[in-house]
Amino acid sequence: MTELTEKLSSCVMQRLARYYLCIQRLHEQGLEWISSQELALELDLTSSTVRQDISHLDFSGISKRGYELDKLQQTLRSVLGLDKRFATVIVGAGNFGRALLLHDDFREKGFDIKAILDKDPKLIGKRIESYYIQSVDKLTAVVKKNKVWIGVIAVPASAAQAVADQLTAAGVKGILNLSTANVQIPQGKVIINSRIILDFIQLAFYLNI
Amino acid sequence: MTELTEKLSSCVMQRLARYYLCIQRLHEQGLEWISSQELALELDLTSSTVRQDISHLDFSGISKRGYELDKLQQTLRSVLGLDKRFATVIVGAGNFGRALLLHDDFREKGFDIKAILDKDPKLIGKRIESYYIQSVDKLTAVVKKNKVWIGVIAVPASAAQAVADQLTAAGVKGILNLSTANVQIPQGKVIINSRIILDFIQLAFYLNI
DNA sequence: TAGATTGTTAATCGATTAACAATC
DNA sequence: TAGATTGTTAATCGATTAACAATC
Repeated sequence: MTELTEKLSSCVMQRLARYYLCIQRLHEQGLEWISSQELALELDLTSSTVRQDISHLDFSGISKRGYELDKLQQTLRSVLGLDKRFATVIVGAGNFGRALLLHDDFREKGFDIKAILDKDPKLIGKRIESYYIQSVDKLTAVVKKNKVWIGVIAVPASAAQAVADQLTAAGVKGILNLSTANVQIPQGKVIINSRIILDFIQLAFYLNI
Repeated sequence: MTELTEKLSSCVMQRLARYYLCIQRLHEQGLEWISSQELALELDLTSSTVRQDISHLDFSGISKRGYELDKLQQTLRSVLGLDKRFATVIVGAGNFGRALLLHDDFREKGFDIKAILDKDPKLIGKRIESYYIQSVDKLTAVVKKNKVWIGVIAVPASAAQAVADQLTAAGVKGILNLSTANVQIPQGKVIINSRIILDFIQLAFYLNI
């Protein structure tokens, strides 16, 4: 899989993730085969792009039939790493931290949330479903004990870098940053920035007359 | 502004939004000038890209000094449409719907949440801070009464298209889709897809050995 | 003035699309 | 077989970067 990770451009990979979600849905609905054209239509792409993307995979379609959903789904699952499970910790028990914790979709996709932490003494000890909010002081211990790979930064921008430093020092391999801060991390670690406010701003731009 | 909307590529525009957030933060911290190189460093870009992007704006830097944060921030604010206010409605009072409602950042940036709706009778009437969850049957009335421009889809993927149809029929101009469904909307309307699960999947991919 | 930094042009790089032979 | 659809090559398109004259 490592060669693929190196070969696939970030553009291609992001589309593969969308193919996966789309195919999973269609497959659940009972569909068994899909052509590059149909998949393109679903996702607002060209059939050329779809074929080009899928050609990167160790998987082939069949002329006149298209792609077998079941097999393609499995291939994508494995390429994207969704056949693994990732121990995850959420730092910040604000609205977004809680929403992530409560959202079953993440667990289903393989992201096991092991703990949620906060620095606010008023929140520490509070229960959210089966979790108790823990002190951020325990971050290192929690990461080590649970072999946590992914840390989610759900704190205000001003605290984001400090949290990122703690997370990487504790040994997480990747960070999902929900804050607006641009966080620096050591070489070899992975960071993905996920900021819904940027999507709102995009909308504002396109609606601006 | 309309000419700009047409000229700016989506890539450039997304970076402008990041510049805006970054500059806002630095300006609050008291910084007054920034060079293309410094801004590039903050956001992991090249100074060339930054200068190229800023050259699209009706704004100039000064040799040897760089860009005046105050003025650049104002220019970006106006280009991105953040000097306007957008009446917004949230459909779906699940974890994410509530998180958005409670997150002050959106209101600050100009997105006025007028109502939150759900179809679950158990949720309707429930209070979240100063809001009461309303029935999704009232969607059209709420949109019309409040001159809502933006609808946020925070319902499961299976219900997303129906909600999008209702929203556009009721007259919203843009949709922010948080569901994994790929929603189709009429020409002339704007849709932005915002799916945190895709960011998680990206992380899984890069962490996959 | 000398040096730094912008704004802009041209070159490079990469991503998307078109086209078509191979295949079922 | 005829027709449809893949896989792949080459062409196009667009985005990023390099380079440098203009400017402060």
